[in-house]
Amino acid sequence: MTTISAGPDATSDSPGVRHVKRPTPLRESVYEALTEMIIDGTLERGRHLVEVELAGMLGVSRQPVREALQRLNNEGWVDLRPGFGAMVHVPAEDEVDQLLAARAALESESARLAARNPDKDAVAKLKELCKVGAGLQESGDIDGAVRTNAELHGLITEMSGNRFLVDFAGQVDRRVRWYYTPVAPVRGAASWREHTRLVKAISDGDEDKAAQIMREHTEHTRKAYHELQAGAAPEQTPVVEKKPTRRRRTTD
Amino acid sequence: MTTISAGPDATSDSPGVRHVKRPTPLRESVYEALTEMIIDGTLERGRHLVEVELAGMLGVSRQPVREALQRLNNEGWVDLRPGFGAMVHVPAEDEVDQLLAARAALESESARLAARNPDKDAVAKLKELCKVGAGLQESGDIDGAVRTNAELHGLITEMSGNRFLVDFAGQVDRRVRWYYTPVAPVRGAASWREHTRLVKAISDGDEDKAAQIMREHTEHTRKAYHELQAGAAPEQTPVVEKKPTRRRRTTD
DNA sequence: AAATGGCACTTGGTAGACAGTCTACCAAGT
DNA sequence: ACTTGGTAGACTGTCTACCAAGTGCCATTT
Repeated sequence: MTTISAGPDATSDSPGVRHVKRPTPLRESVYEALTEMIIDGTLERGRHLVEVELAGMLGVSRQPVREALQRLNNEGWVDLRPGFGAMVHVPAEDEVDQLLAARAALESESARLAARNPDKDAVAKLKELCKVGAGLQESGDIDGAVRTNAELHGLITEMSGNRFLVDFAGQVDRRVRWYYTPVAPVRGAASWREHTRLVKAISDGDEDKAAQIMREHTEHTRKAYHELQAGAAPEQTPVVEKKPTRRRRTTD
Repeated sequence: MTTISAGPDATSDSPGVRHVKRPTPLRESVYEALTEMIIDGTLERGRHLVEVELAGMLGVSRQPVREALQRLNNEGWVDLRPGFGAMVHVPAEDEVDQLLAARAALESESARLAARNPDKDAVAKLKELCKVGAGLQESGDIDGAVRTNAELHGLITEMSGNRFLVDFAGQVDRRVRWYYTPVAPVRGAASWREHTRLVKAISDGDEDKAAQIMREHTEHTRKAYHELQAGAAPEQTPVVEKKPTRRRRTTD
């Protein structure tokens, strides 16, 4: 949930203890709501986010919104300009590359560690996810396939048993998901074949192979993104053009 | 500075433009102050941090303190318990391992990318840092050596040209520095020899070698930490034992 | 057409208030 | 001796109101 800390819900205390749901702080809900709105495009890239506006929109006061915005800023979803406000982040062209490079490092290491300790149940779940994902892909449910993809990658990082890899890879994955969804349709089928090979390597405990497949997998994703980009957007698409619709001064 | 975003101070605009220093937001200063106090031990592990107390201590109001605390929570320096407050994080025993495993992945990838594009000036700076660091180590200035070590690692990640690696590795490094400082004395000399070899590999543009040396380097650090730990604390050292010293019921 | 001045808007920070919750403690009951 | 119930204090989470300072835009002036 948080970035690094040992999330209180991630801790598996002695089996049998079930913490009752603690009332989620508003800032958390606001944070979730905003990321969701950014990912699904309700809040377009470059859009000017005004605290009171969001507060009204979500039915809370400025405070939780501020706190959520700062977290969003820290994680790169929005850019905070002092004295002006927050803008939904507009990705630079080289950003996806860097994101995927980081992901390659994080997740290939995760895959290696997962293969080093291939828990039976987890591997079964992986196989299940592969099957489901390929099915969704084939049936054209792109959104579902992307979500399943995220779930699979998430599970693999968790199998690494490394809290930090989980957190970092989680952040990166969510960002990738934001940029990547339009690419998924073309990339899909091959991607799921690779997943299947990857799961096999993990299940066999073949560290090097698992790490390498994951690395290549990410690399293929990167290539697919670029090909699509080159083909689809030869003309500059100006994403940012949301003039804040200033009110006239005189009339009202 | 922040976690992922393109830090506004990291941007090197067209040469010649010199942004006047903008008054740093208070929350930033508070954040810095608190991490410093945590690292140097002024705020002991497990200590309960009270907002108004810190606010008074730093001469600001609650709000900036809250914002700083939330960031500290996101980055794992403190644990925030809803309705109760923040406690300075108490590291689990396996945490250093996980931290160093993550660091191995992040920095060995960084070293690889740095070697792929070994900027002349940066390499010169690296060599300089190696010399300085070894000197400090020899002269017994541990604090300085640790700082120089951080600087060297930081520069290498920056040479990767990958904003995300820089951010993540930066976070991890700061955390490592927190746990690691007591280990530095014993580890020092060998560490700086490895640095020298690493810099040579980068300067030669030998990707694989650079990545591997960095990985082994981190692994050695991990081993050193464990040896020290095993030697210095054979008896369980309960860091958190603030049993509330239950008062006897009868006598007083 | 470009510089200038002014204005509206937004954030950053402060202060105070209040409900909900967490902890500790105490007392009575079993 | 152990559990239960109750009480009190402390602290957070959230809201409201407010002010100073900074930012960007517009209209006017040059």
